[in-house]
Amino acid sequence: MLQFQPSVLARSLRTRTTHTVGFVVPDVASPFYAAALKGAQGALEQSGYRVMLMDSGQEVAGEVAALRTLLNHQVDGLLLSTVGISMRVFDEIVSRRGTPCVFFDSMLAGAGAGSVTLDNAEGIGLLIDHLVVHGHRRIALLAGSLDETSGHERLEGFHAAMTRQHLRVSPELVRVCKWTQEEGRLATLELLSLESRPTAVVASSAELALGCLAACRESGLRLPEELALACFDDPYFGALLEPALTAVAYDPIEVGQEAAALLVDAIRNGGEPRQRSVPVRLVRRRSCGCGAA
Amino acid sequence: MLQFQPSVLARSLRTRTTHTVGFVVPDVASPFYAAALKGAQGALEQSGYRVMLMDSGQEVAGEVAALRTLLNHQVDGLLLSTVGISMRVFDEIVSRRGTPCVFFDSMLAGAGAGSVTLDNAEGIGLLIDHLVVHGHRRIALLAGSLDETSGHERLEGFHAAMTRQHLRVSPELVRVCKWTQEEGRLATLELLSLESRPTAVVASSAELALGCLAACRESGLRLPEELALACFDDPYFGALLEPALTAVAYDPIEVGQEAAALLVDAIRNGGEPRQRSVPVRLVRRRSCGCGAA
DNA sequence: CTGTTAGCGCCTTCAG
DNA sequence: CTGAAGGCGCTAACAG
Repeated sequence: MLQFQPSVLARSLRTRTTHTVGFVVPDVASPFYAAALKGAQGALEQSGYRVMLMDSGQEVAGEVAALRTLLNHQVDGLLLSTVGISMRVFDEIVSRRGTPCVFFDSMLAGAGAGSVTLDNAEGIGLLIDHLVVHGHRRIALLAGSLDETSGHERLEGFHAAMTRQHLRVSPELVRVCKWTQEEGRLATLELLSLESRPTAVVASSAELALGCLAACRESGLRLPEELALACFDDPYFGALLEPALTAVAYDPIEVGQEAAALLVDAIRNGGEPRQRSVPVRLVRRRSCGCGAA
Repeated sequence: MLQFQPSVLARSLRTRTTHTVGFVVPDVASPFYAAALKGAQGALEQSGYRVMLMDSGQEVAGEVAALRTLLNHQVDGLLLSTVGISMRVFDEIVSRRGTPCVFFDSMLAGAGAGSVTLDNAEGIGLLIDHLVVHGHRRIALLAGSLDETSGHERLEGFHAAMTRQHLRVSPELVRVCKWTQEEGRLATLELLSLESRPTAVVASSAELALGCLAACRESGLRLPEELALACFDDPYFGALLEPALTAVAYDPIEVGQEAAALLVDAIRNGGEPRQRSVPVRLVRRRSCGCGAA
C-alpha cells in the first residue's frame, strides 16, 4: 500500500496544463448560479478537472479582476456568465492567451469557444401569450440588466411577443432593474403608483418576481385578482409561494453541465465555437390566474 | 506598460504554498451553502486566497474523495462542512499532512484548526418555546442527518427544550431525514397519517420545511390552523411562502466569512483551535399561528 | 526499450 | 549590496 502521489504542481509547471477550470458568475448565492455551478463542477470532475470559483459581484470590474486572477493561475479553461465585458478587454485578457472560454446564461456575441444560453425570447413569449389568454392587455415587464444578453434578449422577446399579439407597449410599463429582489420591489411599487396600472407583470427573473411579490404584499394587493404575475425562471420553491408562481422553467444544473461539456471538448479538441440553447417550458400555477382562484 | 506576471505555479512549487483553499460542502446548490461559499470566497479573496470548490454530494465517500483531490492540489487550507467523516480517516488524510482545516456548520469534535457553527440547541429552543406559547404540546420534529453535528445538536436541542417545557416526546413524532425537500415531504405525510397527529412541526432546515409545506398542500391541510410549522433556517424567501414561515434566522454569508477568517489566521499564525458560534434569532411569521390569521 | 538529462519559472542561498 | 546558481518534482526528449 505504497501511496505515491505525484505533485500536481510540478506536473503543471512542466506540462503547462493545470486541469483546472475557472468559473465566474455574477452572484454565487443566487439559486440559478449555484445550481449551474453544481452541474458544472460535477461534469468537470468526471473529466478530471477542478473548479476554481470567483464571483464578479455583478460588476464588470469584478469580472475582469476575476478573469485576470484565474488566467494567472493558468486555468485550462473558463466558464463565464458575463455581466457585460467588452470585446476589447475580453480579447486583451483572454483571447490573447488562447484560453478557451465558454459563456453560459449571458454571452459576448462572437467571442469565446462557445456558449450555452436559454431560449430567452421564446420563454418570454410563452409568458405573454399565456397572460393574453387570461385576457390581459396591459402587461408590464420587469427587465433585467441590458448589459447581459439574458436581460437584453428577454426585453427584445417582450417587444416581439407584444407585437405579435398586436399589443402596444407603454414605455412606462417597462422597468429596467438590476437582478435583485430589492430592485424588483421598488420597480413594482412604481408600477403600482401609475395612473393607469398594468393588470399583469412579467418578471425577467425569480429575484425580480420575489421583489414584485414583496411589493404587492406591502401594498395589500391580492394576486392574481388585482395583479397577475408570471416569471422567467422557476425557482425550486415556486410552487410553495403565495400565490404559487407561474413561470418559465428549465434545468439550471443542465446549463452548467452543458457548458462544462462544451468547455472540456474545446480544451481537448479545439474546433469551431459551438452554441447551445437549453429549452424552456411553461409551468402554469396560480399567480397568472390559473387554477382554483 | 510592461505587464510581467510571475508564474503562480512555479512560485507555488518553490514556496510550497499555493494561496488556494479547498471548500467542501454537501450540496452547493443549497441556498445556505451557496451563501456561505459567497461569504468565504469574498473574505478569502481579500486575503489573497483562491477557492477550489468540491461537492461531497452528502456522502462520506464523496467528501473523502474531495479532500484527497484538494490536498493533492496542495491547498493551503480547507473549509469543510462535513457529512460525518470519522476521526480515523480525517487524521489519516488531512491531519497527517498538517493542512489547517476549519469546519463550519457541521464539525468533527476535537479535530481541525477551528470551527464556526450555529447555536443549534438555542435555535430549536426558541422555536419550541414559541410554539408552546401558541398552546402546542404535541410537537413533532423533522430531524436532519444525525451524522452531522448540525442535525445531531438540533435533535438534542429538541429533547432539551421539550424537557424544559415538561413535555413528553413521543418517539413516533421524531423523524430522521436526509436534508432534502423530498424526505421532508415523505416524513410529514407519515406524521399526518398517525392516529394521534402532532399539532405542530419543527423542521430542522429550510429544505425539510419546504417538504412539509408541500405535503400539507397535497393533503389539503390548512396552515397554521390545522398544523403549525416552524423551522431552523430562514431562507431568503421565507416571508413570501404560504404561509409565511416562522423561523430561526442567521446570516449564512457571515458563517462563510467567519470560517474564512479563522482559516486564514490558522494558515498564517497557527495557534490553538478556535471555536466560534454564530447567533440566531427568532423571526415570527404566520406559519406558527402568529399575525393576522 | 530503458535510463538519463534538461529544463518548466521561481525563490533563496551564497559568493563576489 | 548585487548577481549567479541550485533545486522544488516532474515529464519530454534523447542517448545508450
